[in-house]
Amino acid sequence: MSSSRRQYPFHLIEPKWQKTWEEQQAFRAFNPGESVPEGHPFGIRYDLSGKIASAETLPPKFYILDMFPYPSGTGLHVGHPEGYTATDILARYRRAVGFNVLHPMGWDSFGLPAEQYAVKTGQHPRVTTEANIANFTRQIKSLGFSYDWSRELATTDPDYFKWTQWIFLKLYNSYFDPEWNKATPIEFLEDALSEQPKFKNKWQENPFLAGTHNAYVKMSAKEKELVRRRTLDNKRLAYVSEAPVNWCPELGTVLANEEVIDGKSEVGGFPVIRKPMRQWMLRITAYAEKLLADLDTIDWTDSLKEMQRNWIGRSEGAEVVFEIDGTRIRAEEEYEKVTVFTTRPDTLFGATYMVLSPEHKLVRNITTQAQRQVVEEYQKLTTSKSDLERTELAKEKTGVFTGSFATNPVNRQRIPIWIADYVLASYGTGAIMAVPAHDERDFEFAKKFDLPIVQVVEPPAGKDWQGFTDDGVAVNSDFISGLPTQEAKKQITKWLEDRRLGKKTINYKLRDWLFSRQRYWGEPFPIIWKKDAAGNLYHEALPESALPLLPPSLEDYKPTTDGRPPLARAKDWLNLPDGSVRETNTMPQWAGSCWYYLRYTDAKNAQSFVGKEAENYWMGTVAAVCDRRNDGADTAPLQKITPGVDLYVGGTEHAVLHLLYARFWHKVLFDLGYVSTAEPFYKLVNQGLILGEDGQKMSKSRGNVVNPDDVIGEYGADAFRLYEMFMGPLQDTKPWNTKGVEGVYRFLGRVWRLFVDEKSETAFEQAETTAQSKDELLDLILLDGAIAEIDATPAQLKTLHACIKKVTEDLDGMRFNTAISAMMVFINEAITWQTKPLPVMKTFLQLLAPFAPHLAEELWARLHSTFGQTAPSLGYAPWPKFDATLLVESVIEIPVQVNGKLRDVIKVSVNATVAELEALALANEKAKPYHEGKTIKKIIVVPKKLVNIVAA
RNA sequence: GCGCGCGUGGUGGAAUUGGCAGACACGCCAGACUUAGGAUCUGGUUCCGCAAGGAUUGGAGGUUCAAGUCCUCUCGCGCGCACCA
Repeated sequence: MSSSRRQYPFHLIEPKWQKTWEEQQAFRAFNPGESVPEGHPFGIRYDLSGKIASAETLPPKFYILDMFPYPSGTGLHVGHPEGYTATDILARYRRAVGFNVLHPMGWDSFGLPAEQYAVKTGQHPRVTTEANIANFTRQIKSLGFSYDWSRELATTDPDYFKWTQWIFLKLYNSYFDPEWNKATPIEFLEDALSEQPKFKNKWQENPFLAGTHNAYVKMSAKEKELVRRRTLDNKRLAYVSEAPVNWCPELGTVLANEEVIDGKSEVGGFPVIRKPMRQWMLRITAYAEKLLADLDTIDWTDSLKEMQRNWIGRSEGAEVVFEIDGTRIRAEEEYEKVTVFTTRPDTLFGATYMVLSPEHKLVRNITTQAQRQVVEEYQKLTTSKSDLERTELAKEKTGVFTGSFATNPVNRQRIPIWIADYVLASYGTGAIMAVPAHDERDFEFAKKFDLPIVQVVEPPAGKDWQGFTDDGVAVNSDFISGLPTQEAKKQITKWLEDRRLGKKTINYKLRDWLFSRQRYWGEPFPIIWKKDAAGNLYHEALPESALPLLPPSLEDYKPTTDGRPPLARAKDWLNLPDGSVRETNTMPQWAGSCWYYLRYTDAKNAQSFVGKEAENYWMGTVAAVCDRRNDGADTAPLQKITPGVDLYVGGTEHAVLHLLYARFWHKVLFDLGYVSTAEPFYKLVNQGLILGEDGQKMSKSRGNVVNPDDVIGEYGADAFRLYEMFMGPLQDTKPWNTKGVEGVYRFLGRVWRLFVDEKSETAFEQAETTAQSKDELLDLILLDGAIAEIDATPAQLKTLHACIKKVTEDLDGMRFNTAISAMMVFINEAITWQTKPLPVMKTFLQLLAPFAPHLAEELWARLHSTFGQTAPSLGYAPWPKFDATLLVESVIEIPVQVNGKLRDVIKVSVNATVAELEALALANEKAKPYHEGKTIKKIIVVPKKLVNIVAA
């Protein structure tokens, strides 16, 4: 702690106002149907004091959301308050402008660290989590953010995860209908799979359901029994799959694709291997197209949209069917077939071999006796590799021949079938046609194993055709020869479709979401397992009335090495009286964050995950009437109401995790009619990283971590907030600099001294050394005598209104750093004033209030009381407007250039004509030497901007 | 390798979108007040030059009366994806 003198008594001011705001519930947002307490500042501004609010009487909504934090044991780091300060400034600004602002905070509190701590110490994760939440709450409140704490939520709270489980049941009890192109209650499919459908009239026009029904009724009784459950379970949006998954032995759990980076776990960086396990999956792939297309409807950065597009990985192409030689004995039999996916069907004539992924199910059938041993060895080698090894060793192509051949459908050519691990089982069909001439990987492979390379695309002149992968003109390709690539694709796809040898296909990289974890500290699945008459296990959903399903208490939270979840240890919890058994997996941490923004709109609702009216008001566009304020201000800043969350601010690390998952859940809820919009987050901004003072990423090992508590202790919350915003643009990565904090701290000190009488401050400082109550201490502070109820001079008004204009425009554009510099310019000017007109001083405090709310409130209150006025609530005082006429100069400075070089600056009337400017410039003594004796070719005059004399 | 973004003083960053480059702040220098200054206030501070003047937005070209801003090439940095057929 530095021993330097305090710039102003923030240590008294800040706790005082935080307490006042909390007692007043000053920043509580009101839903339609809620009653606004008598005397609440929001109610006073909108004439709702003591009344019941309604969608008609409330001002337009503005929903400003922060990505809620995981309450870790280490507390807040300086990155958290960066986004929180930005949103808080905007929340306060929007309140002043005239919106009903929803600005909530909560806790993404399920997570691994609390569980790992429990494994080590035996302390229940809930105890750890609650302690961490308490610490985070203290830290966040010490920054004076205007959150509506009445809406606080935690994903670990049973009242919350009850509804997370409820949404899971909705996923479980829905399927994606291909005809209606949306999530649909599974009752429809169940109905179609029954003898006498009850609501056939609702779906008989749906070819998918009608077809399912027609096929079903033709089946035998025994078939029906088998098909019914299997069909339903295979169509659910939440389904069970037995497939190779990402198993992380170190963490003792499986992970989603999105949580594996370069073959290692995103959390901890531990190796991940492929292991076949029975797991719950969510059918996010059904939404691939909507998740992609709807990116065009939202206001996110291009880079973020691009990340999501890449992750979804849409590619258009064709599936082509190849027959395998020697797989029929008699002529009337069908050949065994392999389907490949290609984005370049136009190169089919150049397919000289075929490659299956080592895991492809046909490999066993087609491998010849002679090749069996090498093929099996290769398969073994592949499976033993972790994903990490597989990608690391990918530099050199490997593979083996199966001994079999396929027939190229376009030219009946016999081509060898290989297996190689450069073909992935999980993408496309797990098999490719290899066109070595026009695909880099195939080219490499063909060269290594000496396979034929045939040119079928002619590149533009001057380029080598070998390994040419771009568009060109088809050659050596029979009926498509001579066609440019795009046209050739169309023609050959049509040719294949006509002969049923292939079809146009769209493929996605996106995989279904692996949704179960072998952990303790997560939401238990509301699912039980039963056995049918034949002894086969099947699953069933718990009824909604059984929610929330709480996890059992355990002695030992340790994950297991065999993938059996820790919940399986709780025998009493596990086994139900009727012989059925509970699902023991838990949901991933992402589950709770998929819908928390919805819960905030109606956080205490016990009947429903969110009330319809509340959801519709905050997330919908229904209340799109902007002209509803009674303060007489014009409605220009009130843009059209946006669908969903108006502004969402958080880190970029969630680009393909939380943000993709939440969009998916939201779309399901939208399809099922539970929410009003197709997209949850209309505008999204990623705050940039804050680096250490040394320009490196902050980390304990580097010893460059800045603790917010220390900064607040030394400079105060207002200075901390201001510095976080003054560092640079919100979106940029930027280094921390403690000297910079001192800079904005000095600025706040100058603001203080602009308002406060110097002598009284000396008295205050002396009194501070003796023990007195804090409130009395602050009362020793008197206002500067120069502040008076007098008219402002034109110069003062101009300074003020230039500041209003800049701060307002910069807030609208989220340019906080330049808004602050505009206020610094104002203060640097105002500090020289002999007189300080009261209205000017008040207005400045309104501009400062969103940024440094404690200091602004203190001076605002003091200013009013000194002049015997009652202070209206600063947070709800209408935002000042600038008067453009006050900013107009009568005399302006105009640069005079000769051949584009500045030679002088002249003062002219703002109304100077082009001719006058020209004459003044030509007569200018400083410019003369540069054009005298030369021919003046022309004179560029831009009124109010500059004059440029072009001479040669 | 592919995609996206960014390069401005000693430092963080400004620049109404083509019109006085360097706002604001840090740092540094000088001065005032002071027992003192790590408080405060005043002045200075892109570089070269005593000056006149010249140069200057990673580098090289181009368009334009005029370029940090637009175009082409190039170098460097950051982020994302990465055998996705």
